[in-house]
Amino acid sequence: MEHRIERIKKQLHAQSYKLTPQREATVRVLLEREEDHLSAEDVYLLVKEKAPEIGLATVYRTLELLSELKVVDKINFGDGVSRYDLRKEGAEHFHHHLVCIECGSVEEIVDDLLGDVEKIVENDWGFQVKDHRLTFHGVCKQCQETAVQSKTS
Amino acid sequence: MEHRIERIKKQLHAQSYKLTPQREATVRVLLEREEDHLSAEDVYLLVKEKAPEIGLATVYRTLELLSELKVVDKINFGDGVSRYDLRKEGAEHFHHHLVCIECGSVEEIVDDLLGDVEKIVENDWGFQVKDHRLTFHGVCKQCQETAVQSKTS
DNA sequence: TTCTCTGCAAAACGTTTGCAGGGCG
DNA sequence: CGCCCTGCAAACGTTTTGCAGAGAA
Repeated sequence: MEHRIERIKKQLHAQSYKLTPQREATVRVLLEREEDHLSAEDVYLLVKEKAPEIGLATVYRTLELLSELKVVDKINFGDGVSRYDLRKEGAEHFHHHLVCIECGSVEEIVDDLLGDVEKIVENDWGFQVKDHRLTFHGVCKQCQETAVQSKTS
Repeated sequence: MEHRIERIKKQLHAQSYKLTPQREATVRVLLEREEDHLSAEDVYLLVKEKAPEIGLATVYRTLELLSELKVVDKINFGDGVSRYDLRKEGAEHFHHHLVCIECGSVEEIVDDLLGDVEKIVENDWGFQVKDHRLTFHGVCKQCQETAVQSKTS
């Protein structure tokens, strides 16, 4: 945890940005809730618990900054809010998401499933891939089981 | 073109919706600019050229309706606007996008590249896939060539 | 000092909604 | 009549911005 903060601090310094207390508090929230795909508002409320004087605009500016530095990925599941996802440490590939249309849960896939697909895109379309976004919408394991149970009961 | 309008008309009727003049004008714009990934505002301005009395809200309501009927796909490239993409006639699989980070152009991939990946997700995660969104961000062929030219000149 | 960063409030943006009226069965 | 649909304007929720001040180098 601490060394990840250190690492981000260095990334900021490398571009002459500072890790201010507000920025650090924001980063800590993202680290603590790494699995949660928080919206800016979510982050704001959590940061406010530790540092009540922080402003929403600062959170937005921090998330924007972290996004530019590729410390976080800004993702969008189509519900009108941007969500912010810490990049896995040292991960070269981006992670994908399984969004359940029943319960709204979001699962992460860390495996890189797109190696072959990227090669096809580069070879057949001459498109140089820098980043990708892949989201599956469907029914998660739990909801499938729940559906079966309610049928048999 | 006309038979595609007919088809959509039938889809609407099947759910007891009407193809009003405003809806038809909207659909025509989508058909004419099929390659263009228009935002609601874009559609509105284009429809207004033919039917100046139309309101923006009607365009939104129509796009929403067409989206529910799966006539169009609502997509989001992360720039804060929803875009609307006519579904290819008879296409069972959804299409993917190549977004150029240099010039902003959007290319479509109609091939279904994700068959194998979906199987992995279903088998390994027990997740029942209903839909997917795949977007690559990178540099398109033209921009790569332009970059090479400006280096050699 | 100079420069970055912050908090607040206001503004901007895309989108949705309430409502009164229109059109058609 | 009843019902669906429309246009307008207002409202909404998210995100951005202007600005004056705080704080560090």
